[in-house]
Amino acid sequence: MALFAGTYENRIDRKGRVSLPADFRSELPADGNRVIYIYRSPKAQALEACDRVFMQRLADSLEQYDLFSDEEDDLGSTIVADARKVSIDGEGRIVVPPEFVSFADIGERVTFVGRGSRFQLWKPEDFEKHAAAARNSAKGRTIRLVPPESKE
Amino acid sequence: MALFAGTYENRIDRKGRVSLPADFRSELPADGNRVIYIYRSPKAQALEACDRVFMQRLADSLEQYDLFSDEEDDLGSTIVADARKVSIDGEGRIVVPPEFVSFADIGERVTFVGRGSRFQLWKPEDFEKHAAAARNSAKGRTIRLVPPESKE
DNA sequence: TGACTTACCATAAAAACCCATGCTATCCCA
DNA sequence: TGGGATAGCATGGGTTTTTATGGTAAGTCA
Repeated sequence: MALFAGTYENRIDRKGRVSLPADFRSELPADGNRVIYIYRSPKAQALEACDRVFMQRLADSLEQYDLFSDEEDDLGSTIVADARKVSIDGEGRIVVPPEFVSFADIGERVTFVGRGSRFQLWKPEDFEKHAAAARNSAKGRTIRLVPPESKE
Repeated sequence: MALFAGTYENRIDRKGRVSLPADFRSELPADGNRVIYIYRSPKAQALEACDRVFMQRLADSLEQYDLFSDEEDDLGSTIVADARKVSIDGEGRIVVPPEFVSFADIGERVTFVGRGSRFQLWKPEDFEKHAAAARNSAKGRTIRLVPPESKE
């Protein structure tokens, strides 16, 4: 499964293209399916992206909520409906939809932030602030590790 | 699974390369996946490193928290986002990102500290102090052993 | 035809790769 | 037991390959 980790800053050119960091690119299936899904974060002024597998999982996860319930409707409309399928060109670049760019207040530069099975796109200054705050409130937090996976 | 133990001190060359201690290297999968993840410790002024399996486990562990929750965000932004994928060259060396080097106040020499499924990188003098303090406060502590694993 | 994409090519900088060398701990054999 | 031979390891430097990023040509849809 894809594992996105690390942060990388890249430049958006005048045509709206950005290179996907090579380390993210190498996590995606090499054959054919060179496509990702981008959606606006419901939590922060940033964008999120993932591969097809995760989007499928997200959609499946919404089925925990009753069909036609408010939760299902809210989250489904906000994430799944919002998501755009974006293709990756021969040089490993994507074009971020203009309205998404302005939603995240992104200018010439984007910070790609690996978050495990998905990653985020931030305006660099915004992410710096966010990361500092997060690091601060992570201080003292501990992590209960899940048992090692036996799969794969 | 990888088992890193012991401490080793190595030299960083002018290109930023350090040899991974041979005993650590031999714990990594020989085929292909010759890569490790390095991140800044949320607890100490030191770096931590692990193999892909552990980073995946860490990312999986964060899924105990709901997607878009504060806990998931804080810890994800601090660890997974902070991590850098670092490749191991033919001679068993890695390049430690410069900003990480300065975070840990590392100069020409690094101390590698085995911590089981991960290991740490310290400025030698700092680790000495830390180790002394830890040894002192470990006095009297006990360990509840888990039952021997039956797998593999 | 014109606006807007999508595919293809070029290049500088950075990262990965390859080869070389001295040191050290281990082995081997008298 | 001693000392040379040997293999593994840390370290150094040069060269090739990737990557990010810019531009141009070819398609596409209204």
